[in-house]
Parts: sequence; C-alpha cells; structure tokens
Amino acid sequence: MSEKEDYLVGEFPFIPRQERAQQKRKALLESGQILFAAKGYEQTTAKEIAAHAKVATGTFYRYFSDKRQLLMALLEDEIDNFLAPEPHWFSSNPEFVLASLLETHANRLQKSGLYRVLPEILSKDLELAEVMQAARIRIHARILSGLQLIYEKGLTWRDLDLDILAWSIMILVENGHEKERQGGNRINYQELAKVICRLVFPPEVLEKLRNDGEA
Amino acid sequence: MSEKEDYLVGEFPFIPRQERAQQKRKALLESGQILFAAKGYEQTTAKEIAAHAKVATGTFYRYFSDKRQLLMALLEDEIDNFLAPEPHWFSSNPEFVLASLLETHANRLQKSGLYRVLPEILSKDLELAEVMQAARIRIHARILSGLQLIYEKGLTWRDLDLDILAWSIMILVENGHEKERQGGNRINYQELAKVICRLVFPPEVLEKLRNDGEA
Amino acid sequence: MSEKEDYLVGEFPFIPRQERAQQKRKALLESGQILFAAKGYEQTTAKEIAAHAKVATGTFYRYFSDKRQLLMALLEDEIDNFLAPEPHWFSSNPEFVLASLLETHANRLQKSGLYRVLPEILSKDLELAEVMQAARIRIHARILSGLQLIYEKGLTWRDLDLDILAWSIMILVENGHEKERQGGNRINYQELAKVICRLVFPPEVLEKLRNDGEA
Amino acid sequence: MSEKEDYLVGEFPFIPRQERAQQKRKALLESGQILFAAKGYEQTTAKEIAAHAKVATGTFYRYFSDKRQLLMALLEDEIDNFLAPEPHWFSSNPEFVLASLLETHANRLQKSGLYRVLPEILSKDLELAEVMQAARIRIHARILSGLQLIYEKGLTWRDLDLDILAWSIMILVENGHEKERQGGNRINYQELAKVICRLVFPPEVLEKLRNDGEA
DNA sequence: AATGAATGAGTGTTCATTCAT
DNA sequence: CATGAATGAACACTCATTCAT
Repeated sequence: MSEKEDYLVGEFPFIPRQERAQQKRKALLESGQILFAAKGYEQTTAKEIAAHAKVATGTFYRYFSDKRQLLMALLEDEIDNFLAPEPHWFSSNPEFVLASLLETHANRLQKSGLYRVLPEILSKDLELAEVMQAARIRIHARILSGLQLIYEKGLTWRDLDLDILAWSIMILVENGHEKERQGGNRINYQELAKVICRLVFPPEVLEKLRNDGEA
Repeated sequence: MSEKEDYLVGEFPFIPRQERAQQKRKALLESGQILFAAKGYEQTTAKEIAAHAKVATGTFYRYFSDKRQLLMALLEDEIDNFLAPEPHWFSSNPEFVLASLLETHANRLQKSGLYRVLPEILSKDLELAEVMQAARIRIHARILSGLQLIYEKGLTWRDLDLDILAWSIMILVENGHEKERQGGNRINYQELAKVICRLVFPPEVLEKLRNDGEA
Repeated sequence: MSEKEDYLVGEFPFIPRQERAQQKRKALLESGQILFAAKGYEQTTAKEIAAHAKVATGTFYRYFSDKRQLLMALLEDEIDNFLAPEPHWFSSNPEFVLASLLETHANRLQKSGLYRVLPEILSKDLELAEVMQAARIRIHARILSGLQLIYEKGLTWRDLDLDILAWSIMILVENGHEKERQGGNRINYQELAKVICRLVFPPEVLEKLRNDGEA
Repeated sequence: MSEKEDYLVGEFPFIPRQERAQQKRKALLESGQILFAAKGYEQTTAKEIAAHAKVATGTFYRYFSDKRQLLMALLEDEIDNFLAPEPHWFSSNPEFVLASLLETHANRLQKSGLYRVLPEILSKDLELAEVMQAARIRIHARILSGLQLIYEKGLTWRDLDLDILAWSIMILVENGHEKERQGGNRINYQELAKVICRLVFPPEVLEKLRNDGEA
C-alpha cells in the first residue's frame, strides 16, 4: 500500500511514522469507546477492540499497556463531561440558560455512551474512583463559589446551607440525563431548570432578574 | 434462636439439621455480602465466598444455583432499602421528619454496603435492571401522589412541575447518603431536609405549619 | 415404622435385617439398571440411582463400594445373556430351533437394555473387558465343539475352517438383535437362522434332517 | 513437505505461518487420536491432548471449538473406514479378492485405533449415531445391490433372503478385524473370506468361476 | 443401619498478555 | 513496528465419595 505513494516527487513518501501510529492509537480508542459503551468494560475483550480497530491483538499492547489504560485514556478526555457542568447564574433568564446547559450536558453524555461503564469501573478501580471524587469536589467547590457570589449580593435564600445547596444542584444536574432511562417520560429540561432555580433564587429575585434584563 | 431452647430440660444434643443448613446458607449470604461490598461482584469468586464462609466450594452450589442467585437473594431483602423512602409531608415539622428519614435510609445502606455493587450489576443484568426500574417508578409515583395531595391544598409552589419535582426529591433522597463519600464533609441531614422542603413548601407555608403544630 | 409391627404375637416382629437390607440392595440394582440403560453409565450419577431407589446417597455406598461395583453386580447376572447363546444343531428342524433361540436372545437383551452400556464400559474397564473376552472365548469354544460333533458325523461343510465358522456364527447371533436398530426393517429371525444354517449345513444335509425327523 | 522447498535457492528462513499452524492442528489431531484410542473419549481431557501435543491448553481451543469437534474432525476422515468395505463378486477368485479386502480393512482400522471410541460415542452423540447409521444403510444397500446382480445371473443361493444376506456379510466384514482381540488366534482372512463366499455362492458356482477365470 | 449435607479434586473453557516471526 | 498464534492462570460448576449425626 505505502509503495504506491512513493512515486510522487515532492510528496511525503509516506504518512509520517508518528502520524500513522497515532492513527492506530486513535482507532483503538474509538473502538474501545464504542465497544465499552455497547457491551460494558469486562464484557469487551482486548482482542475485540483490536479487531474492531482493524489491527492485530499485539498492536493493542503497543499503544496501551493494558485494557485498563485504554479506558483511562478514554476517560481522561471525558471525565469532566460526566460531571455536572457549572451553572452560571448571572443572566437575565437563568432558567433558560440552565436548561440549555442541562441539555448540552445530556447530549454529550448520550453521544459518548461511555458514562455507562463508569459504575462498573468505579467499583473496582480505586484510583479512578479517587480521580472522579477529586473532580466532583472541584465541581462542588465551583458551584459553591458561584452560589457564594450571589449570596453576597443577597440574591439567594438566606436560610439554606450553601454547601448542601451546591451538592443538591450538582446531583440534580448530574442525574438529569438519566431521568428518561430510569422511569418515565423524556425529561423536560426547562422544568428541571425551574426546580433548580427555585433552590437558588427566591421567586421575587427571579422576577427582578427578568425585569432587569429587559430594561 | 437455639439459646432460647436451652433453658428447657432435656436439651437438644445437637443443633437440628435444618437449622444447621440454614446457618451455612446464612454464612454464605453474609460472606457474599461482605465480599461483594468490598471487592465488587465480578471480582468475587464463588470459591472465595465459600472459603470466607468456611465451607467447601461444592457447598456453595448446594445452597445457590450460582453466584448470581446468591446476589439476588441478598438484593431481594434489600432492594427497597436502596431506593428513596417516601417522605410524608403532613407534620408540624416536615423538615425534621424528613431529616430522620434521610438518616435512617443512609444508615441502612451503609450498614449493608451492598448498594455498592448495584451499579456494576445493573449494567449487566437486564432482569434486575428492570426490577429496579419498576421499583423506582413505584417510588416516583408515590412521591408524586403525596405532592398532589398538598398541591390540592395549595400548600406547595404552583409554578413547579410536580412530576419533575417528585423526581428531584427522589434523586436527592436516594443520593443523600453518598454525599459523604463523594466529596466533603459528613452530610448534614437537617440541612438537606431543609433544601428538599424548600422545593416543596413556600417559606410562608412552612412557617404556618409550624405555628399550626404548636397551636 | 417397625414399632407398629411389634404388637402382633407370633409374627415376625419386623422384616429380618438381612431381608430389608437385601431389599434396598435390590432396589438400587434395579434403579441402576434402568438408569444406566436409559442414560448411559457416565451420565448416571450415584445420587440419581439412590434417589430413584428411594434411599439416601450414603446408603448407596453401604451396599456398593462405588458406581462401578454396582454395574459389575448387574453385569454379573447378565453377562452370559449378552453373548450369543449356544445353538444346538441336532433337531429335525435346526433352522426353526435357531430362529427361536435368536428371538429369545434378542428379547432378553432388549428387556434389560443393559447391553447398551457395554461398549461404553468396555473401553475403560480393562478388567471387565477381560471377563467379557473370557466369556466369548468360552462361547466360541462351545459353539466350536458343537460344530466338531456334526463335523465328525459328516453333516457339515468339509471345506470351511471350523474355528472361523464358529466365530462367524457367534458374531451373527450376537448381533442379530441389532439389525433393527442399525438400519432397516425389523429383523426376520427365520431368515437369519436360514443364513446361519447355510454356513453349517449343506442343503442336502438340511433336507435329510427334515426327512429323518418326519420319519 | 518443507524439505522439498529446501533445494531451491533462497530457503525460507522459517516454516511459513500457515504451515506451522497446520502442524499444531495436526499434532492435536494426532494426540487426540492416540489418547482417545488408548483411554477412551470421556477419559481424555482437552488439557491432556494439548499437553501430549506439546501446546498450551488455550491452543487447543484455537483449533477446535471443543473436544467433540476434534473427535468429529478425526472421524470425518475415517468414518468410511469403520464400515465394511464393499465386496466385489465378479472375479475369477472372489475368495482371494475378498480376503485381501478384509485384510486391508483390518489394517486400516488397527492403524488408527480410533474405532475403539466409536461405541462410547455413539451411545451419547445422537448426531454422530445418525451419521453412522446412514453410512451403514448405504453400505448395506450397496452390498445388497451387488448381491442382486449375481442373483439375477443365477449365481447365488436361491433360498436365502438377500437383505439378511447382505446384512450378515456386512456384519462379518465389519467385525472381522475384531476376531483377534475378542478371542483367539490371529484371524485367517482367507478362511473368513471362504465362509462369506459360502453364503454367497453355492460351491459349484465358485468352482465354475475359477474355471472360467482360467480359461 | 441410614441419612443427606459436605467435601474438594477435577472438568471444560475463556482471555489478558507475551513473543517469535 | 506489526502480527496473531501461543500461553496458562483462572473461573464457574459437577459429582464421586465421605462422615457427622
């Protein structure tokens, strides 16, 4: 195959080593993602991934030390997607902004499908569990600091614990995409956003924000 | 159990057959629970469970047709514990009632530790996944009908979708026990209850309930 | 149970020990025969035999040292049935006599069904194979000596090797019952007897025997 | 095979892939044959076959889906050898022709030793049993049609049932090789052929055939 | 003598990983 | 670098046999 590319002067005689290698790596990653999402981690064998990526079994182990490492490489890129995105509250219509945030998040998850393996992995991979936990703490902290901002401006309920509030928001945002699967009708992100905003803004604040936005 | 029989004259020279058999079964169940919770389902072999219960491998298969069946026997007793308990809103202090509900639920879960395997199993065992889903739909329906009662009495927010509201409560209650593990300080159930109650009751309703209770 | 039999004077207070024991032994033998014939030797477990005989697993091992021994006990009684019965040639109608011999043999085999396990066992049990071989040698010798009698009287072909002849007869008689199963119509023992008699008697001798019988 | 490629300039630096793989497959087949013949089918484990072929257990399963399949592969090549070869009667010396047929058949069987497992398998493998039965029916039909030819020419006994006759020949030919094992001296194929020919040809026909051949 | 629960070695089979080519 | 055949430890599960009761 590569011989056919040789006869052109001035062209790359072949795809550079590294690039070709990276193509295989990429193919393996993609195949891993597809198969993990479809069949689960344990149920997918290294051989299958290699076959799906159209490389030999041994090649798998040139690019990844083992099956776990391939999964980690996949998760590395996605881990932040699994967690709740951070809502931004300053807007004339926070409910609407939040709703689209929720939808985007759900779509991202559904697309990769990889979140399906997470529960399977977390129970056996302490290291990954720690990474995830750290990420969640980060997310929680970010949501919390956002809440503190609006707290200082007197825009939020004064009788709720901000830490718990942040955690509740994180949980709801994180799980929003599951509603459909877990029981019931397709989720209405607009309504979920409304519920979350109720936890953050007293009704009169929400009203005021809208008016300010229009003005 | 057998201790109660000791005070009678003419003791049993040995533990009766059936009881001994049930002891082994129980030992296997306990070992299964401990090992599943500690290492995950797939990571635990039938041999290990048997060894931990101090019986031979074959004995495992006398009491359970396979590993899955042992797990199912364990879950059968616990499946309802995994899901959110149903909150009751009619009380002079719904926040307090809810807080103790949350705490009880969390303690139950932590004690068995079995909820840790659920995610792993649900991804592979379609049958169990369906059972769980059905249970969640039931819980959701119950929470929803509770909300409808107070909605009819005008005690709840009028601008929130009750279906989403019920779902949000379910998610928060279900995950409450996870807060500690997932990130941060030990959860304060009182504060979580407050957050949930905010979703249900406008502040003035809550105030009124308290006064009515005192009066 | 046996206590209830005590109150009658002059009766056996209970079935004698040995007899009861022999009943269990017999039941086990029967169950073994039925199950071995139906499912094969390896496919039948000691537990199954005990269950079928309505005794406990352990009881099996009181009466037989192991599964093999039960089989041997069964075969001991039947081994001669498996082999060709010895034909008797002196009769005014040897074909007819032989035909009923064949039929009796076939019926005996079909009834016990145990001959089905023989091939399975012979391949793994050298000892039994030797016993069988010895029995065949005995049968062969007996058939041979029968042939020698009529040879001396000039009643048989003079150009056939009597040893081979005896062997051929043994094989045909032994396998007669299989014809039906192996391919084809139900065997006609009369015709098979005719074929075998052709190997023994020249046609004119056969004719003469018939006439002498009538005379 | 590869030796033939050596005399060419530029030898293969190593045995080609495919050939090596086939060598392992062949080694496994051979080991299977040897062990099955020596110890029987059930008594031989896949692990043993692999060990005997000096490959790892897993390698066994690369070439054969299971033990049964290996056996089937072995039998596929041999199944026709197990059955009686078809005698041809038109010859100036049918006894001699038949004798060498018998001997060739016996040698083929003794060489592979595989026929020893047949009885064991047939009792458990319905599919194979059917294949064998079909083969026997075929053989029987062929022998029968051969007999019909000579019957039409008036060369055979007129008072024997051709169907039974064909069956008897098949049985004798099929079992000829067993005589040695089952009891007695090494079989004299010449004499067995004589016996079988007696069933087919009246003595005077046999005589005539010889004279015609000489003329 | 009888029971049947308990034993544990042994089976077929899979799959992550290695390594000769 | 790539290949894919080879490896062998590990697993779920069975069953002949033993043994406490």
